[in-house]
Amino acid sequence: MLYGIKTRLRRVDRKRVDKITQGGQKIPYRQTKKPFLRETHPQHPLVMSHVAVENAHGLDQQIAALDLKSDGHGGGTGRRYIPPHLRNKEASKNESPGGWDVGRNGFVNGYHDGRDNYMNGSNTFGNRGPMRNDRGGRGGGYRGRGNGSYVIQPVQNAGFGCDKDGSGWNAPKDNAYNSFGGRSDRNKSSFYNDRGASRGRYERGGFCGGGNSRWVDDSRDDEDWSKPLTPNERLEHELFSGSNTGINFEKYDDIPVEATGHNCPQHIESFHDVDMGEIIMGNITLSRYSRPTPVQKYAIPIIKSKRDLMACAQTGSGKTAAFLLPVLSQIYTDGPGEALQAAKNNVQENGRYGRRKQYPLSLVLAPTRELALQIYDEARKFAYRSRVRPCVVYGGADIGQQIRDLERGCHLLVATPGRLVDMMERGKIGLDYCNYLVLDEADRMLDMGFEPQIRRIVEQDTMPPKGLRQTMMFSATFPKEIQILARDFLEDYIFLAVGRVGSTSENITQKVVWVEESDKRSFLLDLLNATVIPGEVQDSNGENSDKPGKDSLTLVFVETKKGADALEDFLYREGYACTSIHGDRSQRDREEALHQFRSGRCPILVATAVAARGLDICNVKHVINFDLPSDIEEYVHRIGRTGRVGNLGLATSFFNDKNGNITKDLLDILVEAKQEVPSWLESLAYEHQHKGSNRGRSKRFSGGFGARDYRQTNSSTTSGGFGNRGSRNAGGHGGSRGFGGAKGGFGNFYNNDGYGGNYSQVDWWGN
DNA sequence: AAAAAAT
Repeated sequence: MLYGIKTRLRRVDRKRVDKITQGGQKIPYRQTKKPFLRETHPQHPLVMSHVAVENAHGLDQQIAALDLKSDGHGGGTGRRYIPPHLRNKEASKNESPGGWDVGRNGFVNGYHDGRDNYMNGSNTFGNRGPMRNDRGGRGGGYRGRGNGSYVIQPVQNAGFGCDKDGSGWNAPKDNAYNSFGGRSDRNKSSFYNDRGASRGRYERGGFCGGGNSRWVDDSRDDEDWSKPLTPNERLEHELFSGSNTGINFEKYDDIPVEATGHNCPQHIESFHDVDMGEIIMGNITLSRYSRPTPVQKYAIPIIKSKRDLMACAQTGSGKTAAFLLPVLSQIYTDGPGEALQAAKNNVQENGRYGRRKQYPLSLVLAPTRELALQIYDEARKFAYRSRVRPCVVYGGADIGQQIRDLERGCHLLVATPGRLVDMMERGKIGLDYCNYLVLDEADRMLDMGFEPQIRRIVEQDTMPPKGLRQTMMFSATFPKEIQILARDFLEDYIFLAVGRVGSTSENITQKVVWVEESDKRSFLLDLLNATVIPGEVQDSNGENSDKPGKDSLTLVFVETKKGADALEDFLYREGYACTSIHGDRSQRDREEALHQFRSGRCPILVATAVAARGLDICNVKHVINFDLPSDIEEYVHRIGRTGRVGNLGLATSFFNDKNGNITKDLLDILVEAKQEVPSWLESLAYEHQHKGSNRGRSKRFSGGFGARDYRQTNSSTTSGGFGNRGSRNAGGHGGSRGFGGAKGGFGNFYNNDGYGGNYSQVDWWGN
């Protein structure tokens, strides 16, 4: 009852916010009554002039000091880092799930037999063992052919919706893009109208492959997928007119990257250094990507040369394009291969309206729905003018609509694990021909308990085994669980460590302030108002702005969903244009909120952990930890929402009694990133560290300590350069601050706890 | 203790 009223109230509020902001009218900001911030925290960057700009050179210095001993190439001859999992290759081989490579066929076929109800008896492509020994290549044509139980015939217009123009790929120029063939032209007009509108994505629920050529039934198998299709101006505008971040990548040329593994391909310096084909190059140009980011320089040639990849890099480093570009390029080069036949066969067996199952050539798994959407949006860009049709499936949205979208054709699928499993069990997706598998934010997916679903998708279904498919894993950290997953999913892979870009490096100014719970709201208002100190925030015209706008977004993190609602209400009542995102809001509301925030209509977003990782929102100038998280990894990810590639950012965290559990880790982070450390924090950390003897008597932290007490078994410091590895977090995940001090650029990858204790005696760099 | 994700 109460809840209902509250919800309704919030909905009304939001409407009013929309009204206020959409009219472009001035937002009534609360005036500060007392100069709380200025008086209590004269050192806060918002109070001092020239926000964070002094820091601009710090990063360069840090990078310059890295001394990677790199000869410029991944396989450098200098001191080489050998990741633990690569040192014990024999062991890992023995432990991999029993004889995949030999046992696979029988297993798969057996599996098929048992599931004919939704495999539709089409168990004829089951015998896939030897057929992809040059995985990613054309694989010697259509191996299912001649294999028995189906006969290939040209199938005309068999349910692919090309009623008017059966020829499909060769549709007349003016028809090639503005519809998916004749029928959709007639029936889907409202669909397209929605897409064109600024809020279209929320109404369409994120579907539709962006007008890429549809999966048309075509009797000729030798269509050349590498040739671009006819341009479509409207679609082009829709895809590419969006926010170009104007990121200055040049500044990041020196971000350290370390590649290890057998025969590591040389990295590139320009997109032109590797042949990705006409379509990709055209779309790179349209996307206004001038130069590859560090992770792209290394990942693109590695993926292009068909190697498996384990990359430790954060979102915001250009990671998404780093795998999308080479994967799509490879698909364009190789064409659909057997999958085309499989789909045709499927159609044939199920009749004209039975396009039940799609066989994507490539699968990207992501932890959150928003991230999946974000990757999908990128994929649409790079699939422009190609025959590849990207799709996205995730929970919280109408599954029927997603199924219908899949049935229009799906070559590249972006998915959250739960919904994908659902789709597979409904027989809508077959991974039999999925030659490219990408796990994005793998650490996060494991944190969220997706491992069973992931293994279900990768190991217990019909996906080609490792070695045949190409697998790429991306993760911000490299804890034990990820190492095991890499061992199980990857074959002879290249390990890529990309220096931190936007997390704890010096382009983010981190401030920790002591704020009691009761003062938090008041303090927050002061912070928000401080953002509009004349001369500090400029709008896009270079003029001083009197309100945060789209160039100056503020992201406020709270710990609970309830807290997010409450704080949003409060801010609204104080006259701020704000919105919120958390897991209890509907998917539609979440996307809407994100859009309002991104566009600057609501320049303040109150969020829970759902928004902490992966989301790439440019122009987040300020991250405020209204509630600090209890896990330091979470902290790192949160503040990483600001200071995205090439930009400077500010992170302010409210600290009080309740945050005792993060004291030491927070201190380490601040020191590592060469941030100013409040003296009280140092004292607290010291106190915490020596708390072992008087555990339980420390009243001061009675609310915060306890569960994490095991952490403080570690007393190492960062002074050695490899600080904190090993002994900390015995048994837990997170807190993986390896590579502390001296190697500043490589934080955050390793959590050595309990994984082959022998490693701890070995220098991380193999010495 | 909380959050995320399939219904």
